[in-house]
Amino acid sequence: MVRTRIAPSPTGFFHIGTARTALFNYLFAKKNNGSFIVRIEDTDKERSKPEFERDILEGLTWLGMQWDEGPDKKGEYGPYHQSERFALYRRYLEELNNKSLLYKCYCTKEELEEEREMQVLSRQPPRYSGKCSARTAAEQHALEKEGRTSTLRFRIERNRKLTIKDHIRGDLTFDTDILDDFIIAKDFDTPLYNFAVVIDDHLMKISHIIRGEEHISNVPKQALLAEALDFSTPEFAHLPLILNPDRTKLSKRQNKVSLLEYRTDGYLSEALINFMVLLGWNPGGDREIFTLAELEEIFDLTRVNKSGSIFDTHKLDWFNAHYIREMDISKLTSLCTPYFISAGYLTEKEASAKHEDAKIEKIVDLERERIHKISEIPLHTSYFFLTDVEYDDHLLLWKNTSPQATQEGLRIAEKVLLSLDESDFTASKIEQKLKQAIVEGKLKNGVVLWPLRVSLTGLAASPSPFDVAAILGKKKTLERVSHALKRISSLRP
RNA sequence: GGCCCAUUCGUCUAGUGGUUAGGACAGCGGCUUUUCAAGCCGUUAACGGGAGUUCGAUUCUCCCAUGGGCUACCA
Repeated sequence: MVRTRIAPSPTGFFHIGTARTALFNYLFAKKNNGSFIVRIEDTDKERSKPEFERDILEGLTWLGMQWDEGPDKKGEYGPYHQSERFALYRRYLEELNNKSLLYKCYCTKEELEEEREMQVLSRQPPRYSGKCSARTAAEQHALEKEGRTSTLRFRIERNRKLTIKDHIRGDLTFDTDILDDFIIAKDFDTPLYNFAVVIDDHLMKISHIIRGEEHISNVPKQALLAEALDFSTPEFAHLPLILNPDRTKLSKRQNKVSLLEYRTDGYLSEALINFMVLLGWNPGGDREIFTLAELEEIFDLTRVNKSGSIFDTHKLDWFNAHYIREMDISKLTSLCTPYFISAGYLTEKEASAKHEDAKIEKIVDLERERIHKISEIPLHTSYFFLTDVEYDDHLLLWKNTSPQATQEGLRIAEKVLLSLDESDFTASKIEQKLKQAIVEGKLKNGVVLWPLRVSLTGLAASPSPFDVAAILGKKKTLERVSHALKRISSLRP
């Protein structure tokens, strides 16, 4: 039975890197008919915050990664907050203690820091000296009387070579001599990451630990701990890192790093999923577009590569634009509406009115192919539908066309538009009639169509005048045309 | 400093002991066109370096270089 987990610590917003790790865990579980578990690693009481946990869960939900067990979903192996599992950890801490694999260390942070500095200075590997490893009870008592507090260190077996299989990297080998007796708990009731994670992965029967490469150095520590407790070692797969453009680990200094920030920015979860899965993995062929459901069928760990990949938003934008064009129009419209509202082009009330809704849908459908993010929808591209237009009079002139010729062209457009019934005021009908008139008048398209388009949109770049006119409706279209006509006549030849 | 990891176009990547080293994004050019976008077509661009193995290495081995991760009473 495959069981994978994502084990974020709620000490910050849901990070893109965590999301990618979650995705690989999720896909691997789904592909193998296994379970995907969310465990909140909140042993650090100082830094863990409930709002971060909410952010993480919301991010996972937004991406569509439904978890089988987790903090809000009862499962056989709960609770799923480490903070609720302290009694469990205590039991194993005591077991280690009984086996004499644990000892109290009375060194202060300052002392340890000093020791480390000395070692680095003398080019030694920085390791704990083991000073407290053989304290007698009397010594301990004396130190405590001094007012010193202690931490719990795990006794490492020296001079051993460990080989751990990694699904992505092959065999990883470690020499226990480079390890020191690391601190696994502040006291019997306050476990630390490297200890708690081993207990939980065992108790929750996690079969595959898929996580970032930054954890490779934790592998020997955790393997030794598991061995000491007679746990079987799970399978490992260490994912390559996601990088900044300068090839350092993805950080908020250089990138937006909070997942949900991408949502507010106008990215679609489909695009993020598709983009992220291709960072360090590929299915082998030339195909690049995949839905989550498809990935659940084809994902495999053996095709994950070993080197880090840069988070390049150009490609993300391309995926996003692709999914914007593909998306169901009513779904897309509902995603776009809040942006119209916050840009001030719509009130909440208007947005929920039936006829407005139909209009917004048409606008969205027209503009979708020229935006990369849904947040761009009201910006510069479509305000002319919802507000009056403003433009420089000279913009009405196409290439070298004179004001007179432009005026004539626009009058033809006006005449055609006027002749159309309200019911015939559709994009295709308008196009057909206008082009017919252009041919009959032996004119160039641009002489008529350019000024028409500018009069309706006020922009040098916009959708076609046929589409715009149809959405604007006959009345408003003609208003704008006659307004433009007036402005042309004020132009000097 | 120590330990570990990585290295194919600018970016994401495919790939093989003999290939015109393939695709995608970005870039550039063109077609289409009233403009923008989309679409289509084309194009620039890569095997980090040095030894070795071999008839032949981008591919296998070693060394070097470069880059990165870790080196907490964080996770």
